[in-house]
Amino acid sequence: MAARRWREVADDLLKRIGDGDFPRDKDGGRRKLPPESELQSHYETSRNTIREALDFLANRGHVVSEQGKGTFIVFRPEPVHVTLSATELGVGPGGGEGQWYKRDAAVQNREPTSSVPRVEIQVVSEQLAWYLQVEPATQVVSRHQQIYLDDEPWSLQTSYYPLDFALKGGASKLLEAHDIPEGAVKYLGKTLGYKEVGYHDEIRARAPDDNEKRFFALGDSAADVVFETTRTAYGVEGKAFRLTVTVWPADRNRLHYNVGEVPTRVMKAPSRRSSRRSPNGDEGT
Amino acid sequence: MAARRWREVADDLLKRIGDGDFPRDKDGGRRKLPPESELQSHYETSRNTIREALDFLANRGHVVSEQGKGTFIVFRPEPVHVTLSATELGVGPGGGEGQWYKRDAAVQNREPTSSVPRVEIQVVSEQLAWYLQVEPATQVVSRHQQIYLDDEPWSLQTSYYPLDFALKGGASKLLEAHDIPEGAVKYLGKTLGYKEVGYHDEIRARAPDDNEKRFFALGDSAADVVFETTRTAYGVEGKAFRLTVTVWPADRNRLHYNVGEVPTRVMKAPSRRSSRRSPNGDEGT
DNA sequence: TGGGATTTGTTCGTATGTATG
DNA sequence: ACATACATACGAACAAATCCC
Repeated sequence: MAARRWREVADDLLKRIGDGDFPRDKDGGRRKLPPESELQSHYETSRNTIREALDFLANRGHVVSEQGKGTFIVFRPEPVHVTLSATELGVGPGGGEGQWYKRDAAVQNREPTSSVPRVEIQVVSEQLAWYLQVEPATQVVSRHQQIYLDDEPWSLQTSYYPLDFALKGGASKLLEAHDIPEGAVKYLGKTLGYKEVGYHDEIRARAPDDNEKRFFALGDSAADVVFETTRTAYGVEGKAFRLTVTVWPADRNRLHYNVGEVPTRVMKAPSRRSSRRSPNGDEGT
Repeated sequence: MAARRWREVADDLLKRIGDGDFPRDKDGGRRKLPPESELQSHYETSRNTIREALDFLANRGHVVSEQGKGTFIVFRPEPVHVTLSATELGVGPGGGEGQWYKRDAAVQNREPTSSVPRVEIQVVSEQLAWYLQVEPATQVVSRHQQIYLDDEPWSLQTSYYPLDFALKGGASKLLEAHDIPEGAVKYLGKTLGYKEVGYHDEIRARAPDDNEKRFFALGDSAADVVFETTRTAYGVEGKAFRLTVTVWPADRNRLHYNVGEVPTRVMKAPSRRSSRRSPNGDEGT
């Protein structure tokens, strides 16, 4: 034995998935694999071997099994292209020219909506303190929102402001659990005289935590990855006045930055369909 | 039965990993878990249940099992912070000030080296053609390199140039399997008169393919993720003249962008140690 | 509404293969 | 050649969620 029979089964199933075998569950439902018992007889192997093949495909993000229901083929939507450098600051010809961007992130032909902010007072972590240029034990206002794109979960966003902005500075709206209609940056400019002259972004990619899994409907597969972007906004004299952490599922998002002069067609509609091919083929051993 | 015994075992093992139980294999080697047979008697369960717990930890990227050797705790190195906006173009106070940046990516206190380029003539994919502004069937020069940081595998990089640059334009060095000492962009400026006035970056995060797994020593776990950045360089009149695809493991890299005026201390040494805490805790159901 | 059938999840037992030292 | 240790494979039983009549 021991000739990796489970891998043969998995590879064959993957081929059949690609070929479009396996019909939809009900009308319009997800595509569904035959039950394990049927696969067992089809491949003439034990149920455990079938399950190893299915586990493998599940870890790769191709299928998902649900107790009592069956094993389903995972549908991955077309990615959304998000431009993170399209703010008013953007130098170059594209800066400030039209309505096709929002403040922090620009998408095309989609409608972002957001939940009511959940406002909390927190003590900053070490990392946030460093970015915000405050003492390690300082209190900050955190404003957390769930962002939807065309009513689908799209990102989780938390902004942090020094608590003094609201208490001593007069920017009391920061403590209210409402959207700030004119935008928080503009509001801080009005009340505190802050003017954003630059920002710094840090980008991570990692596996989602349990909250993120729930909100984005992600699983444990290697394809279930999130971006975590941390943006620090700076005013004159290098004063940090806002920090925003945003989490977005990597399978349905691509991030974009434009620096200097970039053709407007690229700025406005970055990237075509992603023709899947490995860019770095090192065939040699 | 069926009370998720394997999960209890996995959670306990994870706690013990965090507590620093489990000694090193040999002196200075990796930390090693006891063999499955020992865990089996320790937890008073079957070997299969132990294996399910270990499979779970392996999928999460905490351990790796090797046939004939044992099961080892995975060591994740401190991440490297890479600044992708620190080129000569970079406006703001940090632009062009010192030696702390290289052309496309800046890192601190580390020594990047690269392999001899592997040069190929290829027909562009649909996506590359769109970015490079060439016809779908055009031939391009691809120059592929493996980049090391302090002699550790760090990134895989492939640059594409229209073949005409080398054939009709006189930039024949593009076809030679040597490094271009002065840098490809400067070389194209000298020979073809190209001047980079801007660039566009697209960022993906995904599971590594087999080549990338081999080069970076990655596995199948959900923690084994790579960034794929696609940079298109533009000259005057929006002419694209280079496209570079770079792949880097996400567990040991953080990407950074600076836009506008950013304090130099942030530009030079972005981010402190990543105090692990979820930024978006939605404790509610 | 209920209850049986379906289907995946969990756990155990056992045997053998394969890589390492 | 032998012991150790993980990998693969088969068989079996029961649990838990869902489906369907």
